Amino acid sequence: MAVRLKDIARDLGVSVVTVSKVLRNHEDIGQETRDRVLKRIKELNYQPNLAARALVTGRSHLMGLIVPDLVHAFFAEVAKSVSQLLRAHGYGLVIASSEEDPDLEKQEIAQMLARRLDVLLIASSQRTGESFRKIEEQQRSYVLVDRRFKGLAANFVGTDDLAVGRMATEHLIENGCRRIAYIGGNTVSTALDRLKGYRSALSSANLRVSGKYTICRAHADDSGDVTGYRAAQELLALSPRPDAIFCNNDPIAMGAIGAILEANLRIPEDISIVGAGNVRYASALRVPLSSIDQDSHALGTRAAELALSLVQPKGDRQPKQVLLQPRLVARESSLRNRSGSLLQPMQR
Amino acid sequence: MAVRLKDIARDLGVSVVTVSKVLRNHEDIGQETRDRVLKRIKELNYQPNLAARALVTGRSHLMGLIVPDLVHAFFAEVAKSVSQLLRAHGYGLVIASSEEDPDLEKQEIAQMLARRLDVLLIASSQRTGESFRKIEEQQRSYVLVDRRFKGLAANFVGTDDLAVGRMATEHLIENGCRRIAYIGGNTVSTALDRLKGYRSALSSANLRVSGKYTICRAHADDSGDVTGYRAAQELLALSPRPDAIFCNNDPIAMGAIGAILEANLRIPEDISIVGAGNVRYASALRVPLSSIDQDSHALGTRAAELALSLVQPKGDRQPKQVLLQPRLVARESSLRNRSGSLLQPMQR
DNA sequence: TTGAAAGCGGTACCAA
DNA sequence: TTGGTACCGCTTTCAA
Repeated sequence: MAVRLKDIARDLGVSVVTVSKVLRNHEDIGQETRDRVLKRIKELNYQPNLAARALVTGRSHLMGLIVPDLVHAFFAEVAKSVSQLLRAHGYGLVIASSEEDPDLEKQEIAQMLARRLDVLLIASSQRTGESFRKIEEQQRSYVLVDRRFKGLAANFVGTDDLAVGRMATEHLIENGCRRIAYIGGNTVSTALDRLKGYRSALSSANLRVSGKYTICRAHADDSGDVTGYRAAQELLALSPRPDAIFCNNDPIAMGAIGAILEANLRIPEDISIVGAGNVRYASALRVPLSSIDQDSHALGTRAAELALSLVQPKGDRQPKQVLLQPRLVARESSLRNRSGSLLQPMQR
Repeated sequence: MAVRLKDIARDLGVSVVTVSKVLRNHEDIGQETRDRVLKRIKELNYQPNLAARALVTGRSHLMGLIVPDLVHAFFAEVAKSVSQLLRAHGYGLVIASSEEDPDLEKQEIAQMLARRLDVLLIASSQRTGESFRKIEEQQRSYVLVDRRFKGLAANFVGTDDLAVGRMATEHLIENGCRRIAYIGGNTVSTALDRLKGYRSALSSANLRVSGKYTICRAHADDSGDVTGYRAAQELLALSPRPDAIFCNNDPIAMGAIGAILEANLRIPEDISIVGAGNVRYASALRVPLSSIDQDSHALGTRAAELALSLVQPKGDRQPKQVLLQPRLVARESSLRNRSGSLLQPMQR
């Protein structure tokens, strides 16, 4: 059926070893033999069976990526850039979505380990880093992406989330907001750190940090728009009403915007909004959304680079942490007292 | 390092064959032996090496999915539901994004074939079905998703795109539009069929089909928002100006909306818009977007089911076509003479 | 420079 | 009910 090394060897009257060596550019093959083999490989459109190669070499040339939600544009962007860089280095990528469910994520990790994927890249929804110690016990390598765990010294590529929270909050303060609320999660490191940054910015500006204004929801990423919608409704019922909301991510911000407009309030005049992630369509939303950009492309690229370094035998085994700096992209949802409604219309 | 069948067999004083059979629930193993083996498997947390199994059985239990753009929410949704169903059946999914580039797509197909993925699911960006005949020559199975090819009788799961075009156009006509333009592509079947549906609806309503109002761009999906933005600008310069635009997909519609608002025109009063795909955030856009829903979830599920049927030995080899019916979701961007601005605020 | 033999970790077949 | 043997397609080692 499919062409094998054996077939080529037989055709040419050489051994399979010779063909195998030509295939992998070994030095010790004569030019003439090499040419004959290459010619035949072309003719038959031979493609090595990577499963067989994986079995003997112990490396599948396949990596795994688990994200909480593939439809969330931020993770889709990360997945895309990881995939691109890996492919450029001859690696394929198995992608799975955990739906923000820790148990499902564990199952997927187990599957990927069984498949002998060379490295796992995981934006984890677990509460603790326990599962990852198990991976380590099996001597398998992995990279945490975007989210990490306290006390787990693992390879990690993510954003400086303290800075994210601080940056968003400071921006809102600079634009005249004083009663700034937060909507986010309370389980994953990104949400916790952003919350911390938010609080620290408030304190620095001598603004009161009020528990009433802090809404933490477990599923802050999955269907974030619904979460944001409901949470914003709660905030609107408060007195005094907040005059700004920092949302843990853009889907939450979208939901919040929906709730606010539905209550016939204006954005940003009555309530300003800042999200995070700066998804592709943030500028096209009902109210163009200010967001803290996390450079999803760089995040994916750096994560893939780190993963590739782990399969290099020379590399040292010290876990490496990469922290990217976020960047504010201000749009209409947070810019008070400015000109028109079409600031930066096509900016991403 | 990792536990192997051999290790368990040695520990228990049985043969590897016995252990292997227990693992796969063969009938012909004594209850006592079976229990001992299962116990040991648990103890050692044994996980079969799927690469080895793949080599001997010839099935990798891995499928491949190639989409034009993973960040396009429509394809992300399809990918998610494909992945979910396959995982439930013990299959992993390798995902690649072709960036709407036919050559890149060919490379990815070659890679996946070399990896011996059991079935390939492809939303193809090719101009012709040529590459797929090659896959067939290699006796490998594949499923076309969303897009198909004239004259290629292949397994296919997609939308009735003629109906998409007709439905969108008829809706615009019913809402009082008379000079309806189209922005889309001219290479893939979805765009061509929707264009055909658009024309047929115009003709049925005795409206003139004008070439001026038809803008076809090669990259109608990849960065569709930029495409839509530019194309809409061209349309706005025409005289008489169109009073509606049917956009081949939602990203294009988003770009078009940007251009229209920038020109200080109103939607839907001056120009109505309908997109297609009904992406998750369509209702949260600057102008809540009317869209033809393609039920991406069902699309992915049906495609995965079809793919699974191909690895069942019993199944007949007749290529099967599944055509899903689209559904109009009308929102503010096309509803003239109606009440407020907040119709169906959170609808998806 | 070339190739014979062994083996990666499983499964299939058939005999015991 | 159990297991010996061959083999999947490739790489590694080492001798010729």
